[in-house]
Amino acid sequence: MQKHPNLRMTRQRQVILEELRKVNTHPSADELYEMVRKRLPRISLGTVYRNLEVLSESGEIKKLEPGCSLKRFDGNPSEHFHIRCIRCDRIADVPMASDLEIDLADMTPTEYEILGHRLEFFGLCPYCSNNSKTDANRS
Amino acid sequence: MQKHPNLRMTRQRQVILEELRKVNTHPSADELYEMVRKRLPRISLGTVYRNLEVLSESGEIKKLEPGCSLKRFDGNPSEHFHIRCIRCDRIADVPMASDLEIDLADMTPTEYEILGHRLEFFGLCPYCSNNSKTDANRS
DNA sequence: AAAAATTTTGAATAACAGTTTCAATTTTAA
DNA sequence: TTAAAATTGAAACTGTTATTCAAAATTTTT
Repeated sequence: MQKHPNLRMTRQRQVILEELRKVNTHPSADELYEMVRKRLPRISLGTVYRNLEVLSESGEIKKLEPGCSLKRFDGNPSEHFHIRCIRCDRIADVPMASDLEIDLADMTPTEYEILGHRLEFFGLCPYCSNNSKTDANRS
Repeated sequence: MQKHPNLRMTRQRQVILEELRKVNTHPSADELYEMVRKRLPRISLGTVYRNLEVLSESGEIKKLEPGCSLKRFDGNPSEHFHIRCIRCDRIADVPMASDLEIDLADMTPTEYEILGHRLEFFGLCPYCSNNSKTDANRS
């Protein structure tokens, strides 16, 4: 069942994975570091970065690279889209009709060998959307 | 004709814009800095960054924020897609049938207020595609 | 056109996310 | 149980981008 049998599961790696899977908030490495620290106070930020890299390479988790802002991580590696709030950078899953896969790649005349695409939605999260109605002047 | 009438066009800003419009290689700030330096040897990198920001905010140019790697800039601000080489990070325009706009945003049930989407293709540029056939072992 | 107010510049420095190094420790294999 | 390999914590380091500030340039007001 394990895709990458040579992936050692150290305590640190295990806790990072567990904590990430607990939430659906797509935390950044730093946020995850704070979460993990409650269980492993002596863990270092470098270890978190390293393991997030390893875990996403092995397909256990997904590394999100949203336009502009810092990387975030998703414990759910199955194919789905995301939407990012342009105000607060929060990221949410977009529950999308599964048969709605885009098949644009076929019809794009380019010299490149197309391997895939990335589609990211952006907009306003409920919180920022509400606030923007009253909060006209933002910095 | 000018979208933002209070945008001053200083010599530096003008040259940055001209050099960017000369090419279709989507240079990074640093690459553009080198290009501009040939005409304005005393310009500073900070000025380049500042002006790329100003120009993209005013809509004169487009700031590309490809997954992961560093920002790049496009002198053509009109709507079109890009493809990025996963090997060398080169970015090219994707000439796409204009009527092929995706209208996924309608059908995504989310609490977010969707304002737009970003679609980026990735693959191998012709150069890297050729090389990968012989060059099996890469670092 | 001169003076005052505003913006932009160059140069240097800071901020920041992310990576790398390395000796010490832990885990796996022999 | 010993040897080999991978991982860790701590710290230093990278590279990109942002910021600071006095000086210079530009615009506006007189």
